[in-house]
Amino acid sequence: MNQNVNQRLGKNFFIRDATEVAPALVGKILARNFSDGRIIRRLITEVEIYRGEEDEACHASKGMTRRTRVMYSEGGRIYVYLIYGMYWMLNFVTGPEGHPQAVLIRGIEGFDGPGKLTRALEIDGTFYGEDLTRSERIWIEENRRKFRIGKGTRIGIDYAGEEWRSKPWRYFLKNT
DNA sequence: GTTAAGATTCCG
DNA sequence: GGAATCTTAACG
Repeated sequence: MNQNVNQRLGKNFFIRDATEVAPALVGKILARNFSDGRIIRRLITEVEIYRGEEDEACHASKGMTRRTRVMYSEGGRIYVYLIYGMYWMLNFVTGPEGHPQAVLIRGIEGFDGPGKLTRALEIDGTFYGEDLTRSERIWIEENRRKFRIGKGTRIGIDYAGEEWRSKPWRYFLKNT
């Protein structure tokens, strides 16, 4: 059966471990419904995993704080934070409740860079904790098309130890 | 209360 | 290479 409407991804997609969710997110569609009614849909092109209190690159390595609290919730919520006083970073919480993990959205079609895409999508602190599976202003849609996906090390985390710096926890769309 | 540093981007 | 710009976390 052909259907023109893409299916919104639900809780079952996000409550899996970040190592499963991250590669699965690449090639999916990020939908944003602006306050004026415009809706834009863009392919997710690049993501990174931040997983557990052991991960020295993950904000949760400092334990549960006001900022990291949402990462401890059940997968499907949004974790956003401000970096360098000017860029909002968009993350999707994954995994079961009680285990802090999230996937950083580093790029979408047309906007390469985590700070650039949030500016384009008008994502800010008000999205902290938003439920991706229920929100009316942001959600993820299934994509029947399949893609070649590459992987590599995470960007901008030189402060973390070798074990964590070298994890192949960045995934991206390969040019076809 | 003070301070150093940051999952970035842009400019010179 | 360095600034912009401000929140967070660490220390006191």
